Amino acid sequence: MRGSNKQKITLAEVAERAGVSRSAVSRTFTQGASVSTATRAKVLSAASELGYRPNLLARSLSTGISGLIGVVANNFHNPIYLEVFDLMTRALQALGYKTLLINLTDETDPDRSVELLNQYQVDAVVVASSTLPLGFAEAFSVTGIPTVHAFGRDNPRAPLDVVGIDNIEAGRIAARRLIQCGYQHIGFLGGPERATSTRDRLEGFLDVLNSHPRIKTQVEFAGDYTFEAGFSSMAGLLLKQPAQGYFCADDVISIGAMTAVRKSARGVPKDIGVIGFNNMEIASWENIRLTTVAQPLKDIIDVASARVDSALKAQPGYQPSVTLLPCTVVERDTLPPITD
Amino acid sequence: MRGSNKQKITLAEVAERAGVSRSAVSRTFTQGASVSTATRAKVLSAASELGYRPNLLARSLSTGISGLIGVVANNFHNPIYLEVFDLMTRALQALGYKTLLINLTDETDPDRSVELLNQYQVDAVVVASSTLPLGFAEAFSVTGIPTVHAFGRDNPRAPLDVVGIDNIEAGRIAARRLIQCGYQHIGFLGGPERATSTRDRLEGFLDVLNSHPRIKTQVEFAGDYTFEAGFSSMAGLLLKQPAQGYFCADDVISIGAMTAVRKSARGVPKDIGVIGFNNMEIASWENIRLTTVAQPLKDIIDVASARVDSALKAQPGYQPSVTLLPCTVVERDTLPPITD
DNA sequence: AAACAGATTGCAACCGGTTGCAAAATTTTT
DNA sequence: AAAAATTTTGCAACCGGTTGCAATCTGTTT
Repeated sequence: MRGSNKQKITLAEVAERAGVSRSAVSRTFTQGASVSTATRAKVLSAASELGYRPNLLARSLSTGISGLIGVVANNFHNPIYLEVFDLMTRALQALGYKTLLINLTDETDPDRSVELLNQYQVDAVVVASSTLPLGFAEAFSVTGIPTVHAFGRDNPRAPLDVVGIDNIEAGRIAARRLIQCGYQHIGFLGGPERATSTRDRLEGFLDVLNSHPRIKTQVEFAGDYTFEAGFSSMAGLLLKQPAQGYFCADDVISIGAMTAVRKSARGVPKDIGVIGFNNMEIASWENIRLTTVAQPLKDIIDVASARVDSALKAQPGYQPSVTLLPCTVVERDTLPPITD
Repeated sequence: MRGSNKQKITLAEVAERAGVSRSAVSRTFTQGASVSTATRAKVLSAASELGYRPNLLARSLSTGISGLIGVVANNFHNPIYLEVFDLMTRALQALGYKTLLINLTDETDPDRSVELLNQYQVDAVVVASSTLPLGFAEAFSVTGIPTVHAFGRDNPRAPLDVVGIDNIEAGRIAARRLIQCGYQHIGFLGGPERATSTRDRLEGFLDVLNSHPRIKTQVEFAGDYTFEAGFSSMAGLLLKQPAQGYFCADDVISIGAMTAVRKSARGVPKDIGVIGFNNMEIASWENIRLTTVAQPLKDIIDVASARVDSALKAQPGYQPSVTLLPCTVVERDTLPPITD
C-alpha cells in the first residue's frame, strides 16, 4: 500500500522493467496481438508490480477510437429519464464504453452541440429525447458520427438509427382499451401540442375512434408534462362537458388530472376513467394505482446500445435502421375492469 | 468501421493552408500564447475554411489535462438525482468541463471504479451520493485525483473536499418544528439504518428532544427510500402506538407513510403530522402538499463544481475543505400551522 | 545608424500509446 | 540436419496536438 504511485506509470517504464520492447508491452494489452506466453507473463508481472494502467486517451489517439459515447438529453424533469440514464450507463459500461453526458437544456444551436461532441472525439452519439428538434439529430448525423436516436421517430430527412416506440400504435392501444370500457364519450389529453410523440399518439387514437362513429371524441392538450398542467386542463374540462374516460399523455399529467377529478367530488374510475402513459414508478403507488401504457424502457435502451456497438463495428455497408417497439397496458385501478 | 468520408482536419493541414508553422496554429488556439494579429488572422481563416476543430484528446495527451470530470453516482431511483445531474452537467459545462457519468450501482469494488476513472484520465471526480461507502471516496482520493464528495459528510480518514448539508442540524430543525406543534409524542422514521445521512439526522433529532424530557420519542427505520417502505413501516407503527408527528427521512417515504395513515381512516395532519425531507417536486403537488425540509440542491452543486474548478487550478498548497449548507423548512399542509 | 529589448516564429522533441515491416527466434516439414 | 513455415520481437514512424529554445523580426533608444 504505497501512496507513492502518484505519478502515472507509462508503457516505457513497464517495458524497461520487464526487459522487453515497448511494443511487447503494448501488445500484451491489446486484444489478439501476437505475444509469447513467456513475454506476456514478464510484462504482466512488471505491470502489476508498477501498478500500470494503459492511458486510454493516448490509445485513442493512435487507434482513432475513444470509447466515449455522447449521451445527449434535454429533458431533466421527467423521472423516466433517471431510469433511462441508469439503464443507459449500465448498458454502455457493460459494452466497455464510457458515457459522456451532454445536457442540451439551454442549447438551441445544433451546430454548437455538434462541436462539443466533435472535439471530444466521441465514437457515437445517443440522442435520448423525444422532444429534441429533429435538426439536432440531423446535425449529428451529418458529421459522420454514428447517431442513434432513442425515443425518436423516423426522420426521412436524415437517415439515422432510431429506436423507440410506435406512438401511433400506442394511441390505438389506449383508444381500444377505453372503448372496451363501453364509454360513449372518450377524451385525449395530450402533452405539448407540437411534440411529435403526442401528435403520433393522437393520430393512432383517432384512427381507432374513427371506426366507431357513434363514440364522441374530445381532444385537449396540456401545455406541459407537469402535474399542474394536467390538473388545470382537467379542471377546465370538468367545467364543460367532460368525457367518460381519458387517455393522458403522461403519468404525471394523469395524476394531475385525477386530482382535479377527485377534487370536483367525482370518482376515478367511477365517474371518469383514466389511462396514463409511461408507467412511472409512482403509477404503482398504493394511493395512485394508475392504469397506464408502459413503454419497454429497458428494451429500448438495450437495442439502442447494441446499435451503437454494431454501428462502431460495422462493415462499410452499414445501414441505419428504425426499430419501433410495442407498448403494453398495465392494468391497475383507474379504469373499470374489463367485462367481456 | 462506418464509411465516414469525413476525415478530420488536423493542425498540420491548417498550417499548410495558412502558410505558417504548426506551432503558429497551435498557439492561435491556445489561451494567452504569443501570436501576431496577422498570423492569427491567417490561421483563423484557414481553419474556418477547412472546418478545423482541435482534437481535445490529443491536446490532453501533451497538456495532461483532459477536461473530463467523472461524476459518480449509485442511486438512480431518487428523483432528486435527476435534478442533480441536470444542475451538475450544466455547471460543469459552463466551466468548460465535460461530464463522464459513471454508474456504480452494480459495483462493489472501489478499486475497480478507480481503475475506470484512472484510465480515462479524468481531471477530477465528483462523487454525488450520500450512500456510497466511504471506501470509494477514499480510494479516489488516494489516487491523487482531486475528489469532491457532494452530499457527503466529513470523513476524517480521507481528507477530501466535501460539500453537502448539515444533517445533524437538519435533524434538529425537524425536531424543533415538530415540537412547535405541541406534540407530546414524536417519531423519527428514517431511511436505511446504516446510512450515515439518516444516522446524522437522528442524532440531531434526538439532540433536541433530549432537552425536552417530557416528550416521548419513537425511532423507526424504513429499510429503503421507497413508497413501499414508508407505507409498510407506518402501517406497522399504526398497529402499535403511533406518535403524533413524524419526521420522515425522505419525501417518498413520507408519502408512503401518509398513505398508510389515511388508509387507517386517520387524517394528516389532523391525527398525525408529517414532515418530510428533500422537497422533491412531487411534494408540492396539490393532492400531497407535504411540509418538508429542503436541501439547497443548487447551492450544493454550485459549490461542488466551483470546488472542482479551483482544485484543478490550485497551487500546490491546496487544502480540501468541508462545506455544510443549511436546510430550510418548506411549509405546506401536513403539519398543523404554527400557532404563536 | 548602431545597439538593444521585446515580440513572434519555427524547429524539434515530447505526451503515451499503436502498428507495419523486416529481422530473429521458434517450430514444423522434408 | 537443413530448409521452409510460422510466430515473436524490436525498430521506427505515426496519431494530433503542445512547448522550450534559439533564431528572426519588430520597434526603441541613444
